[in-house]
Amino acid sequence: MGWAKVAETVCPSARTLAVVGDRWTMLILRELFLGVKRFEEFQVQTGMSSNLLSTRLKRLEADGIIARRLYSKRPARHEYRLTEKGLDLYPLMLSLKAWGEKWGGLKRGAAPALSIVHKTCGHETGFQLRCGSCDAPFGAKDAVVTIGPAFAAERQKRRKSA
Amino acid sequence: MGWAKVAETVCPSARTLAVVGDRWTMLILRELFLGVKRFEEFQVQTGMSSNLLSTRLKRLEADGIIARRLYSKRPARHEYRLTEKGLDLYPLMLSLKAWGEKWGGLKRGAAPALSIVHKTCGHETGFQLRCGSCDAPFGAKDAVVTIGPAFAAERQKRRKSA
DNA sequence: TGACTCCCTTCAAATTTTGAAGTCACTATT
DNA sequence: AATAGTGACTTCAAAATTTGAAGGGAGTCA
Repeated sequence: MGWAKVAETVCPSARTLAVVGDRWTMLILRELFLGVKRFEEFQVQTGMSSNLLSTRLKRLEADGIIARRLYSKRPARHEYRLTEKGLDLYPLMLSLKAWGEKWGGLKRGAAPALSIVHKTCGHETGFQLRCGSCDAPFGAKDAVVTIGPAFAAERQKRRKSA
Repeated sequence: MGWAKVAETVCPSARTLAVVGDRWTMLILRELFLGVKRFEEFQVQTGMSSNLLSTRLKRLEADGIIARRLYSKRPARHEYRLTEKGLDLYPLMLSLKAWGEKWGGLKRGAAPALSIVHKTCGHETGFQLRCGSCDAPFGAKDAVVTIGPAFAAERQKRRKSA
């Protein structure tokens, strides 16, 4: 069975992907971060079919990323909002945005589709990746990745049983 | 046609998703960032079928995210490596990792699957999101999103034609 | 010569997605 | 009181994609 298997890894990135790594789910998340809360609006803005939206929302809820909240009793109407777990996907969303702005082939100099203003300082903010230790901005080339023992064992096993 | 349509938006996040937002592609990217360069190894470590891997690699190459390089002339053998455009997906990968570590349901206190050491300072580094303007760390709740005119128009149109 | 490796391709079967249509429980309008 | 409308779905067949197994070709190694 496709993705259940992938979720069993110790690799945290793969585990994240197993939960939110599908395009529709990510588009729903974008909408959530834009403040959309209702079924109809998700459907219109993502262009996905309603049955898929329905199952995706259920999955997100089951995974604790969104919560349904009754906003009207009669008729019963729900809205969907991000939980804390969901809100923590913010850096992921910002990095999608940042890459898309740089490499997505949009017209240079066009007004940005989205602007993000930092409440505290009042300025438009971008996204900066900093070393948690020395504070310097860094990129892929400035770091070395090491695979830990558990993950290494898992990889070795895959290699053997192939 | 599914995703071609999504790629036409002015939303940079959706454009990113249209290029790399599928689970297999993301898993391939993980492998690339781990230093894997060969077809076989991608296949073994991701568990995907070879025909899919083949088409995904072609797509990534066509999109300029990876480049093939001949590493042996006879027999002709290629390796795949990230281009600059591909390397720029690093923050995205790190945010997948960070979220997975926090919310992926891995055992607390277990040795991390991956460790990332900053070459310059020699310390293990995490991931910090900082305001590009005032330098303070921030999260979803510390910022306000505003939809720009082009994107707003696009959204309005979708609402109408639904 | 025969076994093996790497990098794929082909193809049918299984699964998922799309797209359209329908449902249900109400509210608002005429 | 009948008609239309809204929000949130569900159902279902047709289309597209993915899986899984098998095969192939170009060369190396024993």
